[in-house]
Amino acid sequence: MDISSLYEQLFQKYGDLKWWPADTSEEVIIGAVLTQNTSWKNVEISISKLKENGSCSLYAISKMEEEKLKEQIRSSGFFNRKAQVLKKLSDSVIQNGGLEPLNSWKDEELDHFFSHMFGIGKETLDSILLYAFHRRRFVVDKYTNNFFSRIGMLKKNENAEFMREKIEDSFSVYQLKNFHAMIVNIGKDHCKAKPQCAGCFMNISCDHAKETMFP
DNA sequence: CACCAGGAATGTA
DNA sequence: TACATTCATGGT
Repeated sequence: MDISSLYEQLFQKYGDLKWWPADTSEEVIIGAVLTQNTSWKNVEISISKLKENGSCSLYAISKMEEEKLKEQIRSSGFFNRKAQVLKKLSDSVIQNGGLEPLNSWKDEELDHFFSHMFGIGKETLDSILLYAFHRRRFVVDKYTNNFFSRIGMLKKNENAEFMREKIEDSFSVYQLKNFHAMIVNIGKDHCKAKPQCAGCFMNISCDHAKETMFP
């Protein structure tokens, strides 16, 4: 059992989940900010309102009054902060000529650009680089840590960050996208009710996985 | 009624 | 470095 086998077992069950659920890269970025510590259901309400008003774009947000933006993203919670974050982010991107020019930037340049932005932390950065810019990024968030804890590869309060490099070297961009999508799916479907069930679900030995997945 | 959700900034020690 | 607090809505 190695990390590729793990992915294959998950893929056999879940298949292509087509993440991130968004029409455009700009929508990915907006959603990534809005979903910070917030259920995706609440984000969907906000995205719908933005779309209704034709304001689900970085350009529209940069031109919009902040109070108006707060109103539209209210359902996602933390709207004072998130409106400010989205305004600053949109302004910065628009100043660089929009999202298009950024596609030719190097990974490190995108990383530097977004990670120094107010309100963009590690998890949000991972999602933006992987799902909006299609870069080789493994998303390490709470679901990721919960998942690897449950299959016995992480001790309590230990972070999955240490396996980032190996995973990013082992998978394609598409696989990294779907890997995280499947991890989130498992988290939503099983983990809360039955903490031990991820290993059972994948039909693997948790102890065996711990010893052999990342030698 | 309490608790949590696809976090991050800020303050304290 | 390691925690605690704050931000805020909507679902269960």
